[in-house]
This record gives sequence, C-alpha cells and structure tokens, in this order.
Amino acid sequence: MRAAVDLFAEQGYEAATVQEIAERAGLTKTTFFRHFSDKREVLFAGQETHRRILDEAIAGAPATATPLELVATAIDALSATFAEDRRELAARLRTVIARHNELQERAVFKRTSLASAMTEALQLRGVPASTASLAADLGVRAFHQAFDRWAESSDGPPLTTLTRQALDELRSTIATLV
Amino acid sequence: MRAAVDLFAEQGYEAATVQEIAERAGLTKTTFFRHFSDKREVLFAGQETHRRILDEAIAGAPATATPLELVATAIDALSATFAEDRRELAARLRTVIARHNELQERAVFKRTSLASAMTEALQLRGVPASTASLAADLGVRAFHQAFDRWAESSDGPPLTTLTRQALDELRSTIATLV
DNA sequence: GAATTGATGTGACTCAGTAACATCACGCTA
DNA sequence: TAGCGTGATGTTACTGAGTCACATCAATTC
Repeated sequence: MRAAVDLFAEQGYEAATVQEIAERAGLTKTTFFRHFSDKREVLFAGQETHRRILDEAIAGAPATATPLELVATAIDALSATFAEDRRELAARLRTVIARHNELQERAVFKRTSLASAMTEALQLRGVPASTASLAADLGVRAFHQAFDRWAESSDGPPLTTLTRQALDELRSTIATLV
Repeated sequence: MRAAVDLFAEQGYEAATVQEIAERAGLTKTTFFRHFSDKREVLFAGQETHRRILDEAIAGAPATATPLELVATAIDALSATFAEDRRELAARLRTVIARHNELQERAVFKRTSLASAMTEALQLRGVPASTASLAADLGVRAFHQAFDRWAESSDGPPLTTLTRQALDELRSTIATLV
C-alpha cells in the first residue's frame, strides 16, 4: 500500500501500473491481485475491520442509548483505532484520492458501505429503518469530516476529539434545518 | 443503452462485452466509447442534464424560500422530467444495478455528484455550507427513495408525488432524531 | 526425510479503453 | 453538378487490468 501511495503521488494514478507497484513492493502483479481485488482497492483495504468495529460498538452499547448516542459510540470506537503515527500516511492518501475521480468513486462507495453496516447494526438494536439509515449517514458524515480535518494538520487534536466535535456540529446544523 | 440493459439482464454485467453491446445496437466498440466514457457509464448517462435542472430550479426559486424548500423545488423539477413511459426501463435498470457491485458503486457516485451540485447551488443562494450540504443530501436521499418506489410498481402515483412524500417523511424522521 | 500447506512466481489469455488513420454520408457552395 | 468540408463511424493495433492454470519454494508436521 505504501508503494502504491508513493507511486500514485509521483506519477498519478493512471500512469502507475500495477506491475510497477508490485515490483516496488518486491512482488509480482499476480501477488498484488491476490491481496487486492483491483488496482484501487490497495488504497482502501481494511474495510471489513472498520465494519466489525462499528458493529461491535453498537451491539455493546448500553440499552438506554438513543440512536445518535449509538452512532456516537460507534464512530468513537472507530476513531480510536487511528493512532497518531498514521496521520501522515492519511494525509498523503487524501491528496492522492482528491486528484483522481476513480479513487473518489471508490472512497464514496466505501463510505456508503460503512453507513449500511451501521444502519443494520442500529436496526438490530430496535431502531426503525428510516431513523437508523439517517443516523448512520450522519455518523459517517461526521467521521469523514473529522478525518479530513485530522489529516489536514499534523499537530491538531486527536481524531476522537474531532469526531465528537463534528457530530455535535452536525446535530446543531440539523436543528436549524427543520 | 437499451441494448446494454438487455444484455446485462440476460447474461450479467461482466459476461456481456462492450463489443456485444455495440453490435446489438448496430455499432462498433469504438463508437460505444465515443458516447460513453466507460462500460458502466452507458447506464448512467444524462447526469449533466440532471445537474442543470437542479441548478436552475434552485437559482429560480423565490427569495423567501428556506433551504429545505429550495431542495424541494429542485427535486420536484427533476422528478417532473421522468415521464410515465420511462418507468419500465427504470425498473429493469434498477434490477441490473442491484445485482452488480460495480454498478452500485457508480450509482452511489452519481448520487453524490448530484448532491454536490445542489450544495453549490444552495450556497450561491446564501445558504451556509454545512446547512447546504445536509439539505442537499436529504434531497438526494428523498429523490432516490421516491425513484425506487416509483420504479417498483408499474401503476403507483407519479414520481413527483412520491418525491414530495419522501421528503416529508424524511423531515419528520429527522425531528425524532434530535 | 517425505508429505502437506500456504504463499509466491510464470506465462498465456480476455477484455476494457486509447489512439491513429480511413471511410462515408451530409450539406454547402462555386 | 462537381467538389469541399465536416461530423460520425469503422478499422487496426496497441497498452494495461484482471483471470487462470500450473510450477516453485519454504515452513510445518508426522
């Protein structure tokens, strides 16, 4: 993955071939595709882990929690897995993705998948489908916003702080909307 | 596009080659790619038109409109462009997309693009960025939900009715969330 | 020390997507 | 009417993503 981010940053996404990426990592094209289902996926691996974290956090939350509290717990748990030493890589990743439509497409899709996962988990906790889906979307949106801010500056507050902030902001924005 | 939908429905998305699609339409592969930037795009063309409709509706709404009213106007205008005779094709399209991840990915991306377009248009009307983005998302979500219902049954209410319903439902769901 | 297993390499293949050049149908003008 | 330009299409050849069958190799196990 580091090889890919570097090459994409140097030459652009299209110009870098899978073979080059694999070679820089000391492997071959075939092995690359054994680990990543396609060229873009190398930047987005680990999705199943995120899904599981969200799932478990929601399943394990206190019975009295409201939907938004469940969501807050979930993205809190997810944020906690991003240690400070991943910040720089995250920033480079963000830059590369921002430059290429195909990568943004995958990024958006991954976000949607996370939202679906949360929606399901919320429904298992008895939250009605429409509420669950909206709450999940808000959560993913908050996380994404916070993640961006986190990656942007190398010495700002930790991700968990930003995530909670973002969710609070969203909550108050919503209030002005209705 | 009809050739593509048919072939995808018959053989699945991966199994149908671009050459086959083009041939069924009485053309060649090269010509296909002159009209659609890639294989998936054949199912999603017309996006720029939708974008323009949303833009114009928002720009042309009365000065007193609230953000959600602006959004309602926009998706109303968009819905009005879907005549009843497109219902059946829409339904087949939906089925094909539902069966293939790659197509869902593109679909999600297109939805996000529409949301961005609306967000920009709302900001031009003075709506603050965070509010605009949330409102736009709600609009796209309402439209998508309505579109699904519309395509599902061949003799239900027209799309515009469903769109307005969906947006109303969303609004009340939000209220329960805060 | 042979057998098993999992990860990797090799080579050949299909198909998406690009590019250069040729052709054809058309409307316009001399 | 002949000739010209233009836009859409066809032809051919190419690159690179992604798949597949088969070979290799190292570590583990019995």
